[in-house]
Amino acid sequence: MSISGKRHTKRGEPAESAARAPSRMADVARLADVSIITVSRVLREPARVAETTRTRVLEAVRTIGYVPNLVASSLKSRRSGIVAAIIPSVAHSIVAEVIRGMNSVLKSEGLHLLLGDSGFSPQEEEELVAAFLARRPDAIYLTGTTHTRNTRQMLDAARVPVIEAGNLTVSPIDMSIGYSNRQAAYAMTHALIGRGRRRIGYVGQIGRDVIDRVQDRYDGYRDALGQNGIAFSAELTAEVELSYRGGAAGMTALLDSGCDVDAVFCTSDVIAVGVLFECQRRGISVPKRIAITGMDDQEIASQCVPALSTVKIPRYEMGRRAAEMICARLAGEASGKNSIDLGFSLVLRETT
Amino acid sequence: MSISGKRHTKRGEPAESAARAPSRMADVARLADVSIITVSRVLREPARVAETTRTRVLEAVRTIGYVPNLVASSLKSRRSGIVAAIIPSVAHSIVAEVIRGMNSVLKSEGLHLLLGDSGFSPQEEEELVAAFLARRPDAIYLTGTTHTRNTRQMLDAARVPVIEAGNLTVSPIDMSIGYSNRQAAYAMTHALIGRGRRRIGYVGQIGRDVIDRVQDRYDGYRDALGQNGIAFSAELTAEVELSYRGGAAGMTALLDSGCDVDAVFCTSDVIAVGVLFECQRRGISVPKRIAITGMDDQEIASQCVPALSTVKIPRYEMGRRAAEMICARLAGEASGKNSIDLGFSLVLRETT
DNA sequence: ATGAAAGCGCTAACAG
DNA sequence: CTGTTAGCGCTTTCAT
Repeated sequence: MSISGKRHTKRGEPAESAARAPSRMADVARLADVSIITVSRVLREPARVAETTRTRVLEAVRTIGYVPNLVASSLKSRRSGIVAAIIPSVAHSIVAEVIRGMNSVLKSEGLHLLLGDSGFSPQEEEELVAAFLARRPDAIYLTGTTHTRNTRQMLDAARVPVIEAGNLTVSPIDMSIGYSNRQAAYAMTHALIGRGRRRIGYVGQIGRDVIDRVQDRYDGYRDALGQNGIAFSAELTAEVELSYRGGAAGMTALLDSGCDVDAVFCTSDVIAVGVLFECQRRGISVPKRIAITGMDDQEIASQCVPALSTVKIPRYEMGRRAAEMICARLAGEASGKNSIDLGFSLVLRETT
Repeated sequence: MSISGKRHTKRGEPAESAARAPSRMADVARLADVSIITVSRVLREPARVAETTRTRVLEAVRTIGYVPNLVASSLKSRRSGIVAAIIPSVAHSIVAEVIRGMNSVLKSEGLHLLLGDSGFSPQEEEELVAAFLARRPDAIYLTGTTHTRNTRQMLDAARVPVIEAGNLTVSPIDMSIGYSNRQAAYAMTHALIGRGRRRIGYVGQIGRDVIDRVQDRYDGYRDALGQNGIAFSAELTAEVELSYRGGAAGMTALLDSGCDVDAVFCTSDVIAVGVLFECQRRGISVPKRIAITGMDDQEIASQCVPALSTVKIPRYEMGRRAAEMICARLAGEASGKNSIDLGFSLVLRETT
């Protein structure tokens, strides 16, 4: 009944310090005392396996932390599980520039980007990490620094190069690249104060509780108020969808609350332009009566009327350098924990 | 010297009508009368192979139309060549809704999206198709109907399900889904005429010569003019980058040409909003003096001030249904040539 | 309901 | 410079 399973090749002994190869079905099979094919069945057609066996196998899978190898699966089954989509352009998304930056580097290395959208949810991110890990990617790019415990665990176990991008962190999983969202928000709010604004509203994206970047921007806003002796007022804050509509809704909320705002700090350009549109609809003069600031410096910021003051973040650069770090790692160079602070810069235009 | 190479499995005889499996290195090796590993080397480290051999192998590769199998390569070399990127959102890109729509379906099937950006270039698209084919995708999603001869050839040879999305075509490679860009542009221009506009400018994206959708929109615009007895004037047209800046530049060009425009038909919302911004900068009243129309109905169209008249295209739906067609095909259903016309609708708002 | 054997198409390791 | 051998980790096919 037992599996003879010994690797034919000379993988390091278990005790060796060398990077262990990921576990295989054979490992699971041995632990569960079944044959390899049974493990395969449990994973693909659980109904065909007796309940007791199934439970035992599933437990073994969990103990080992087994992640199926879809590459092997694809080879044999002739199904890669991949749909290749070729699109004309990813322009005008906040993440578009990052993707372009990454591709500019990856292309020359023959690497391809498998893209997953977590919808700002760490839970969703965890599922994507699990799914992607099965394809044995050469590296993983994660947005931000907020991840579930499981995500970190899987990533550690997989021993795959990981880069967290978009924010700074003192405890990176592996590599990281970004800028200080807190300082950026602080600087922008501070600039508003410097121009004489005192009743500064905050219109930010929903999800402060789960997303590091959003929380940091909020903290930066409050830091600036606090350090300038301006009282914080919950009435002056609104949490909204990340959209033009969201910005408009936020502005409406601030206005309806009756608090006499003279500026609105927004956590993104899209929200800020939404705020601007709402002001235009109401005939509120910008920046005379209300100043507005965004973050990201997307193209619209420089084009809208009046042009939006915002924080410029080198997104293309972020993608490019993230990819470079990945490539360097894959090439065996630079194995140290690499963290890069890209910085940011204030772009003061007409809305302030 | 010759290769014993006979497949151990019972693939259909060459003459059989069943779908042939893709060619392997062994096929190339046999034709070039070398060993398999030599083929492998020619492809990966050409320098290590004698020039004459190399030439012979390369020729065999070409004759056969061999596309390497990166899945097998990945399994052996333990390098998948894939970088998995997990991002918080692909919102606000023109293609974002399509991607979201596709993912909503693919997710439940355990399928993943490999994304490539062709930058509106059929040449680039060809290279991406070649690269992606090597990963043996279960299906390929292409934007538009303009493709190089080579692209079609590779796709035919690969016998992979292909869906062309975004425009209608009478000669699809395989499946297709979209709407009539020409009719949409015609309808919008016609609506402008119906509201009394006569000096209707055209501000469109560069690339009419290579991109079906752009050409079709231009044709639709001219159709409408022609059928209403309005003379076409090249002075009234501008080809610009697909950006807010591009729209502004286009408006500037029309104004500078001295032709007295009273409306501007734009081939995208982004361009249209750019035009609107330029009007605002110049104090030109919209729609009083100049009417503006866009295409796509992106979020900004309903939010900008005044709200933009545009053509609504069901992009999420397009992605969702494209993915459904792919899944149906993979499940063995619906093997016929499937073409869907999603239609479009005019959304007349304040800029007209 | 479970297992054994075979091999997907390629590349690493080692000849020669 | 070229070839032989031995698998990568799975799933297919055929048994039991």
